[in-house]
Amino acid sequence: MNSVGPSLVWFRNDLRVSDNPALSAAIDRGGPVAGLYVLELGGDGGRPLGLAALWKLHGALEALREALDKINVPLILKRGVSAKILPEVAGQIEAEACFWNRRYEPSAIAADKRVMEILKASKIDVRSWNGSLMVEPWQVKTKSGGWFKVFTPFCKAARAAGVDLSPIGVPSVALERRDFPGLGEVLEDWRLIPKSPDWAGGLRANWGHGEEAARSRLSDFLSDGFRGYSEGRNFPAKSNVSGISPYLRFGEISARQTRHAALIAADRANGYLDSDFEVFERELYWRDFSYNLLFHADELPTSNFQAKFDNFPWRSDPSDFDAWSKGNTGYPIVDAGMRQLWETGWMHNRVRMIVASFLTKHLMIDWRQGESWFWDTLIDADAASNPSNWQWVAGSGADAAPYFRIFNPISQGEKFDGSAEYVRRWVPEIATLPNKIIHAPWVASATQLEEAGIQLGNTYPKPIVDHSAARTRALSAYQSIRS
DNA sequence: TGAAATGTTGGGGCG
DNA sequence: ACGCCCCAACATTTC
Repeated sequence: MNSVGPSLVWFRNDLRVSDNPALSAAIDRGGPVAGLYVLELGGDGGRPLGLAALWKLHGALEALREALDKINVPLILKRGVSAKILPEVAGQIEAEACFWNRRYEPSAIAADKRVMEILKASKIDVRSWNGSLMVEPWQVKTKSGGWFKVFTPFCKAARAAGVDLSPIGVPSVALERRDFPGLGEVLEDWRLIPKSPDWAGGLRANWGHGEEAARSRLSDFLSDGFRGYSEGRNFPAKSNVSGISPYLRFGEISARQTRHAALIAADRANGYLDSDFEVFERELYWRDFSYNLLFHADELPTSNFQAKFDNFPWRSDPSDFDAWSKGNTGYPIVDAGMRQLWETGWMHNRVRMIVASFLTKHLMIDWRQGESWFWDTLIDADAASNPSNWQWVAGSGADAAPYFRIFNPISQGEKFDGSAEYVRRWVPEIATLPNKIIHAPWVASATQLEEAGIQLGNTYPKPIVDHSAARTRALSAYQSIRS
């Protein structure tokens, strides 16, 4: 009898069992299958993860281990440098094949390539798949063979690329189970979960882990918030956003699965949700677009995409940055967003744009500082989307919002949180102010403040900058770098 | 996936 | 009836 030897599946940003091409291919080989996750140290897999993301990772790995166990696949955990760990583990389990789903950050691509060469030298069958994006960067090209730097034509070309976007299903159960006791490390030893102090209470209260949690979040959105998504997604107090980004981050659900579920939901409504689907799908393509940028411009997380911003007179102001990050700017919509982020590890997209605009324009603080804060505090912090979207807001990015598009935090609040439900939820100390002035507490009369129990500068900050003066200052700074 | 300044239009009050 | 002013509503331009 000709028996099939073990396969190794290297998990990275694809911590799920369904729609996982690498895992399915390994199981379909026959023979025993082992999963491996490497917590990469030394930056060989790319950027070291932020604290909130590590919290998410812990939960996602626990859920993955459980899901894999049901299909007879053990999960091995290791810390170290992938180019060392992969050959080591492959040797220990006597793997004949090693499969994974691709990554797209240039540093991770380089790391994967090294691993691939080493394994292939040991006669191991190494193969990779697309488990993350709807279209991979090289699948979308301009007519002249270049890569897109503008979203709209990118999206159009991606949609027209004819890529099969249907998710593959759940894999079958591995016929032969083989465990490798003592080979891996213990997840708890990695200490990804904060103990003292335990700052993760708000995260736990808002987010689950694993494929089931992801699917349930998505189906809640599709049944309750999908209708009206294209407009309602701008209003942070409404439940018209999916909240699926934390699950997309480590691939607890795939973009293909997300799109597919939305497509089904839209069809069920007999076409009523066409535009909602279109806009929702567009957001998924923004994610692909960001990876397209990062793939081609590896400096994206650290360097201005537009070189002229290298001369921008950013201010260094630790005290302003501190007020921003802690939600103490005195602008309620900004403070609400920053507090939601701190408490839940997530922020509504409209508010992300407002707070990012405020940091880079009103405070004129370098987008990289804001990007780092988001990287550390967001549980959906994404290697491509985070820097790409920060550069978009700052005006330094590809296809960016023009720098002079400066959000007015007062009118944005009035327009998108008119009933102030969002601001009251996150800035309770001003909750009793009437809707008309709650987005600009400093215009309240002495009587109104007293009635609301507010002492500006004491119970709630005075605005740290004057909107109009800050706007003028930012515009003239922008003038100074125009060619 | 802005905001503010500036320009234009048209209705209504009024002498 | 007419010109004039005011101003809201809307459109355009500029940052």
